[in-house]
Amino acid sequence: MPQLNGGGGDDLGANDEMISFKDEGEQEEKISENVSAERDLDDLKSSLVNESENNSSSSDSEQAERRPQRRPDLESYEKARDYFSEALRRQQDGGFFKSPHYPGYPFLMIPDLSNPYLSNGALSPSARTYLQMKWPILDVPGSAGLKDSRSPTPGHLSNKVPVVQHAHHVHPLTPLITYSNEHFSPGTPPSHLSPEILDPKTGIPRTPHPSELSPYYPLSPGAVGSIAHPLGWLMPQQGQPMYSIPPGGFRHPYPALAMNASMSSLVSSRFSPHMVSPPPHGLHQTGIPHPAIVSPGIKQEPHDMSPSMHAKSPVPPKKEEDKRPHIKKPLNAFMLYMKEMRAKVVAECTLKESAAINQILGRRWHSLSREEQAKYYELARKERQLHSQLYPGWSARDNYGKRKKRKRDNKPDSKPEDFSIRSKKQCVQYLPSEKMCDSPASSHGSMLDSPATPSAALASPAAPAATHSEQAQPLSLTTKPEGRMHHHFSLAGKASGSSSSSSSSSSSSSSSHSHSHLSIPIGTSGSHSTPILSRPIPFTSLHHSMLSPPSPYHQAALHSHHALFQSQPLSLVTKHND
DNA sequence: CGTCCTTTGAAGACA
DNA sequence: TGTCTTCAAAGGACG
Repeated sequence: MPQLNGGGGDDLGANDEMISFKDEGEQEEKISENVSAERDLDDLKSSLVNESENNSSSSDSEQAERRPQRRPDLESYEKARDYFSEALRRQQDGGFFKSPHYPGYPFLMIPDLSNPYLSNGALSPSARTYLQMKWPILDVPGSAGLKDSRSPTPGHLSNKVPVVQHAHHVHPLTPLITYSNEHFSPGTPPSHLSPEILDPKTGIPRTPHPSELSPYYPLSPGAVGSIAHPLGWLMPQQGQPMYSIPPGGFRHPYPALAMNASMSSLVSSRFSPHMVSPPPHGLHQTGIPHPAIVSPGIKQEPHDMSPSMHAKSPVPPKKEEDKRPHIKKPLNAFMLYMKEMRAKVVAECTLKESAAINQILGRRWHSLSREEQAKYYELARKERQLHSQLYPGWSARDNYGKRKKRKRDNKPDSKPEDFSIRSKKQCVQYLPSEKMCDSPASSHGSMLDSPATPSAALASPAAPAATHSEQAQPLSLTTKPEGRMHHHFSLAGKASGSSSSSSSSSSSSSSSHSHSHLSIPIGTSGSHSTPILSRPIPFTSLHHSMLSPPSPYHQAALHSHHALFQSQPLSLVTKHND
């Protein structure tokens, strides 16, 4: 089922997964997001509970009940989200978006995806034009010139698309949408979002004719900058800052959910008030508010703001007069995912703490299929490109030091004993027993799989596999050595493991952790899966890989990760196996 | 009020 | 080149 809308149920097409994971079987369908989420939550909660006090076994039941709502705004978010989801579903059923060639980007087809950076209606004509030009790309993802080297044949992609095991109502790509229009800028035609391309002049949706568009495809620079905008096809009709949000603004992450004209009409009445928000602050040179820009006045980042830090970026997006706004880093794949899914998770559980939520999200991330992750990687890549185009001179370094130093001083000097030092609580705190769940990965997983994860560690939530062993190791509780342990698995290279997060690392270092990995040398399904398979893989992951070998596309996106895998020493295998 | 927590990933800084 | 650190989001918790 190539298309997202999936054939199976309107539930989002997670069917593919269903196929993949027999364990879950059809239940999966029913299970749907809630269940998976609950599962996660259960784990989390129970763990939390247990940890702090074993008081309740009731956690399960507790979570079962959906929290009514936490905050008004949140509520609205949720509603909006649901609403949109519903609309999307309907529309999908209706066949609004008939099968994009590349299943991976079903929603991307929707023009209205807002662009995180360029927002709103302020979109200049040229920008729109640009948008149009880019669309074709979506139509022919495979070939089009995506540098990703994704498979040329859409078909093949479509076949494999496995995807979604945990049913999310929201497509993973929605994060983009997120950026979108939280508010319409005044004067901007409600162009929203229709799958069709809007005529730049008329603003009327029209279906682009390939022939007319293709010529533009390679798009020469100039339209937006010197380089074709990578996200051109994502250009929002109305934008909204993804990064900077007006303090009082409507922050719903999903407001913009991909919608087409019909959808917009549906919701417009409902949300328009919210969507109309004060003009964005950080305007790009072009006058377009950029989400990544945080104007000093707004205070989006409580921490930074010191004038000195403000972007020394050689090429301040804004005029100097504006004081250099703080330009945020582009979001990475996981961040995009988080952004999208957070609300969902939050809505499904009573947990409020972001740390806990993030843990869940982290696990879910690992449980995503490669394709799904690939989408996010791709999105992130585009974001980076876009960001670089918008802020040519910007560098991550500009933001360094803006946030006070975070934890971690764990300098190397700290000995094992030290790690306990950490002022705060241990990692376990949040995810003590996270074991069961879905992703084996999360904790140490990150070390092993993480970067590579995309390919490997995607365990299905349901999958029985790897679970038991690793669980919470008692020690892990105490420790969480901030980190280090990299060495052991440094193979990951700079890969994710690096980050101080290391929580996982600690456990792994002990090696005790054991994922039940299968070190089966399979090669089965995939012609190429080998690299991945060559190393121990969580059962579920394995399953995954077998079903869906890395596609060229995926490889491109994640190729680096693969490399990592390949390089993985066998030692790992031995490690766990015992 | 500021920072921590927590996640992954990207990128800068450093050895 | 490899390792380590920061920051990105988010929002409750904590000092």
